[in-house]
Amino acid sequence: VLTTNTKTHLDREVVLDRALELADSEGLAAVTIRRLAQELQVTPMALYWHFRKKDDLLAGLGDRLLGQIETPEPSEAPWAEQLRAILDALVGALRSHPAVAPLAAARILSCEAGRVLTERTLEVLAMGGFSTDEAANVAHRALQSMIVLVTDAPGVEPGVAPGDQKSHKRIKRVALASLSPDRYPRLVAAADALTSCADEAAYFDFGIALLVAGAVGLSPRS
Amino acid sequence: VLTTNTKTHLDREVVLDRALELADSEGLAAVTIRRLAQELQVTPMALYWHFRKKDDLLAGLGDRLLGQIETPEPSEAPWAEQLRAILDALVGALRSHPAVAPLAAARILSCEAGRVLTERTLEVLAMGGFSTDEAANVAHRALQSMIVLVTDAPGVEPGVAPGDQKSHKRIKRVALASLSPDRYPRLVAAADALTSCADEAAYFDFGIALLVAGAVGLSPRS
DNA sequence: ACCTGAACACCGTTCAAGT
DNA sequence: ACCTGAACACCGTTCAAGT
Repeated sequence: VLTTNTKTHLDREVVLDRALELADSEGLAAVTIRRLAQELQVTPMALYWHFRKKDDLLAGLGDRLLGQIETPEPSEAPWAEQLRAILDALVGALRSHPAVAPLAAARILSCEAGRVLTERTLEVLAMGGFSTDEAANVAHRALQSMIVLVTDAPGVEPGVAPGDQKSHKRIKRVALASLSPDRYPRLVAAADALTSCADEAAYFDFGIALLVAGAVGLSPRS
Repeated sequence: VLTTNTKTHLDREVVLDRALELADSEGLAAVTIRRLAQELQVTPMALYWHFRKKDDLLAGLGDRLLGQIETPEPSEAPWAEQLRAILDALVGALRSHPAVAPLAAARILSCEAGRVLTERTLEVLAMGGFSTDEAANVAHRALQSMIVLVTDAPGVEPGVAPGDQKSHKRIKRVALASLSPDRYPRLVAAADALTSCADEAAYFDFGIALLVAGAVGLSPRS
């Protein structure tokens, strides 16, 4: 009376589960209709019953990511602090599946969770004194920045399979370090810092802090 | 005694020229080996004499963009002002071929022009009091931010062919504007601002200003 | 309702062969 | 040195047909 997972019939959620695993282990490029069908022991065309096009499937992946966000409730904290908390929540969700993070960009205004996040961001920026247009602009930049922050985080070279990550980084670092120290003194000195990352948590905190500081700097209330 | 352009023999630069035109007019996705060969009235395999893989061709496109940058010389201006000038130069170059901008990210440390730009950025940030590691971090974020700033600029939805841009935007705007004003008051109010852009120049200035303000905010000298 | 077979129009890439 | 022919292993997608 066990449900064998070889024949539990297909399902939107089952497909997305497998696609997410595939993206995590082999990168987004490995997520193809045909490969996915193979993994699910089904014919490629079967997926077209559940998704109209591949884009719909990818949109589903983006929505999955954004759906994980637990957008912080309004609080009594200063607006900049609330902004930081929102971006923290976003980055936290994106980091759970970095390979899929780029897909979130296009879905942010198209799914429930993304709209809630954006609405709260606009609200917080209004507290900072930004006009509607300015707030929209800052919010857009903020969300996009967090996505690239995760997308090309230390461990994750974009489009490169998880296995080749380390060797890729090493090659880049060596190339930098062996540049002429006369022409590129700072590049050579920063070879390590530019290609790796000592503290991962610090990397994300810094990226978030940079954006919050920018918002504070441009805020009419400062 | 005219050189007919049907039979001037192939050449790395000729291929890149045509690829750039193709990307500009039909998007980066239209740049395929086979399509490019067709445009050049040559067989697909001919391109493999001039480029080892398609990635090399794309790298060439990225280098083209970065090669256009005229990195400002060191000056007596305040460091934040010099940073702004550097980012201005970068954005200016990227905007000449926005479809190709994403390719610049991977090439920034691999081509001459990109290295000069990065070196100067690190130098300017050192003037701002940043440590080597901090400067590397800020520089990385700055350059990546400018790339996405251009990549998803008002007129250019990523991956969408130039023709479908306007209708795409309209659909998004209508979807936003017709949301429940009770649940999403600010989203509805910002529907226009989030999906279009009144002043293009202002859009880029704002994106640059946001980053410079962030750097100023995090600078030990402030 | 849910899936398959067969087919179409695409990709990037290799390798031997032509001039 | 520079290009072609033929072939391979992939893609996404459609459409009629099966159960």
